[in-house]
Amino acid sequence: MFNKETEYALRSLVYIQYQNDRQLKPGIEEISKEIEAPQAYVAKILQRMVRLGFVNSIKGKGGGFLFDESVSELTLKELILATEGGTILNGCGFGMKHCNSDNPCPLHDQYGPIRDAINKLVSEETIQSLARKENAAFKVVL
Amino acid sequence: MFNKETEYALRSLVYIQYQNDRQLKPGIEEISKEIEAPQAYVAKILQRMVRLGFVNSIKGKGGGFLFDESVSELTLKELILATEGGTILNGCGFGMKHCNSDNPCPLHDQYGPIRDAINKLVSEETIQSLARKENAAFKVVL
DNA sequence: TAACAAGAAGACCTTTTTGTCTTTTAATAA
DNA sequence: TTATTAAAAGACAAAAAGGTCTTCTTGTTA
Repeated sequence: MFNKETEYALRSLVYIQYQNDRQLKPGIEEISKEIEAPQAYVAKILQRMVRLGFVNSIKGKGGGFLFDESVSELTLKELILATEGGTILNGCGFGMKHCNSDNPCPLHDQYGPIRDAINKLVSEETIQSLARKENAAFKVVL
Repeated sequence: MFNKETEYALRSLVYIQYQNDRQLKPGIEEISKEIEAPQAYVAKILQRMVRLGFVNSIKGKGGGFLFDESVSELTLKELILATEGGTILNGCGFGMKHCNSDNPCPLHDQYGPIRDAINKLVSEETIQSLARKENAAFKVVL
């Protein structure tokens, strides 16, 4: 569905928010272990998230990542647009550049509702709303 | 949505079927121009389609690609599974390996219906059904 | 202020995807 | 049977995605 960067960003940020809600600010080592992703890569991705202003970081002992509570919730759409652009949200299922309702591809009518549902999902859900769900800690139970 | 190989395969095969329905068997040069994709890459992809038994080819003068009418229609699902595997059709929206209804990820409930709709679409539609649609020739009107 | 902890930055590497190029094989027609 | 047409095959190359490693900076604590 999404690429790895988006997946890791999504899982990391939900994990950070989940811990923030418990008055904690997790570090890279903890985050990467919990979300089962490569530590150095997660570090790089979180750097980008900080530069984008999506989350804050504190250096030094006792440091870690945390959300600024005064900032509004981060929708999945904003995150996805930043990490992989809008092709999933706007692209034609057939891969045609010039596909639209006036000039539809053969899949246009059937794929439209699916794309709409995806857009609805990522517009409504936020990192914060996911962090409040039951399985937000997504501990793997084998 | 899909990767390039799947897109080009999809567009090529629909174009071939569309021309077959008009008693023609198009060649690589024609196909790649019509679907607006790199000729050598389309050639390679169609070779794979032939080896998979999805379509037939005839070499030499007057040659080209054609479907065997005695063979049943090719679903988009079969094509997608062959070109890029089942991650789009089965994967978790959150990218979790162990996501299922017993151990759902935070997106599980909302993403489920979307995945179901995608599966329904690619199971029901075939190269042939797309070739019969209005815009099957997908001429680009700018 | 020295030692340590933790994120920042960026160079570098690997793998996968996407694509090109050259040579070979097969079929047809003059 | 030779020239021509068109697909087959596979080596090669470029670009993007995914990932690692080292060094630097910043902050905390003894």
